[in-house]
Amino acid sequence: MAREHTPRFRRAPPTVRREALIEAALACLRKHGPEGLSARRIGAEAGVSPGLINHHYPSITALIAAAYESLAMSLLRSIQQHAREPGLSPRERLQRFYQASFAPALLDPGLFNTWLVFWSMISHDAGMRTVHDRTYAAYRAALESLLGELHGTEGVPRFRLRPAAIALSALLDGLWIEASINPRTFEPADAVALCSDWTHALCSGAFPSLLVTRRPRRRPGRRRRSHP
Amino acid sequence: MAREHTPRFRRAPPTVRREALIEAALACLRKHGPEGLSARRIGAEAGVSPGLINHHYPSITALIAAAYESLAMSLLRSIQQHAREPGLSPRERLQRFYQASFAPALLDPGLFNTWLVFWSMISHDAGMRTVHDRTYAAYRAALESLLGELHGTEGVPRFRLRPAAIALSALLDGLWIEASINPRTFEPADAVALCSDWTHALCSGAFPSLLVTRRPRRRPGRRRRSHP
DNA sequence: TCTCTTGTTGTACGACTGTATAGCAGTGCA
DNA sequence: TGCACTGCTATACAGTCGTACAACAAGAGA
Repeated sequence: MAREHTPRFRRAPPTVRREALIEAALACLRKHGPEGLSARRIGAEAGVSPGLINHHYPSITALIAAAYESLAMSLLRSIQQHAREPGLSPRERLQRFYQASFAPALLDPGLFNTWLVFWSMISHDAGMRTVHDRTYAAYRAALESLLGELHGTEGVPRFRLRPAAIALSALLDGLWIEASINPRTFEPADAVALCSDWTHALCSGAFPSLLVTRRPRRRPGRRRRSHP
Repeated sequence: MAREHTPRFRRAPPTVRREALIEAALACLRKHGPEGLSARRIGAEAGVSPGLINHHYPSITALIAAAYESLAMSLLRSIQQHAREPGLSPRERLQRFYQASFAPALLDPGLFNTWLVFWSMISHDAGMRTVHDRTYAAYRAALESLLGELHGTEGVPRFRLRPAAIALSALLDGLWIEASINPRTFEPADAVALCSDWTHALCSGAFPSLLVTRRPRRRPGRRRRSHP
């Protein structure tokens, strides 16, 4: 009888394997939370020996940082996709952004636990901090872009984009967190309504500190900051 | 020579010791984050053997739950104290609440890391979940109380307290988190200004879904809920 | 078909974890 | 002063963890 030699493992090019390890790490964090942060568990999830992680990444932390960046960017792209639909007004686009932010997939408790692991590593690890700064900036930029479109709308006063995006992202984050911790506090639709209200208030000029004070036309010099 | 026998340990009544263990646990979480969640480390912080924790608490988790409740209530009381000052208008009281929420003591990164540990335990431990639900309800109740005072103010439209408090707590939480993770994103004063803006918009009736639709006077029966 | 590269495994290491348990010792009461 | 209660310590246990390293073997190129 011919001996069918089933290979004990399959080789993969580094790029592919690294991607697979990222996916396994995310699955582990989603399923087990902080307990999922383990070379052995991630290796088992990927169907691979624990030592392989240190072969492709300098440390477990580096793998988690890569997973953080991957997940954050992927989620942002996914949410943005819903808002990019053509033929929508700026306010409708924002509305779609809110709806996508509170879709069932985003309210998975496992996702929240994953995020908690990321956050808790930021203060100890420089790589995680870098990823946070980069992804948060990207998130804020996406919001600034959507909010910036409002400036073309009739009747909307000029407002400062950056603090507006900071406030909106805080509101979104805060609602997302409580909805993730305790889904019974309010419905996803309530969260969307509260965000819509925020948009309405912004367009009504009801946020005084965000309004741009019109500068006199005779002094075109740049004087954005009062201190030298 | 008289042998001065220095005692190897000091006895304490259970109540006192439990309180001391809670303080030690909080100090550990503040200093070491998730790594501080260790019987040996907490014991060392309290100047006590690790086994003593299991003598006074059924498990480490129970101690952490007690510490969670203690810290949450203590912080809430501390913030409320600033808002309770007599002779202030409802809006000024809210303003004080905001200022206290972004005071240096509240923006300590160690405090944020402590909170992350609490949050990450909620989904696995029933005791932690109970404490979260109770403390979050207390926090929301405090906000509802402050917001409720606005109803007596001239020119302020009636609004629904509960969703208003949910939105405000989300905004506060979101701003607190980003300020804790990266203090360079914005100044504490900016956060206070963004919250004040929110108050202004609320008082201006700029949050449509929060406004109470006036019911007809001829039907005074209680019909708060549409379902039996 | 053989060889070589290198992706991968398995194990070993030291350090850490929570908790159970046996016995020591501080301290109030008689 | 001495006893008794019990708060407390110290140790042991069976796990966990990340990483290093030597040896193995898959699979492509010759």
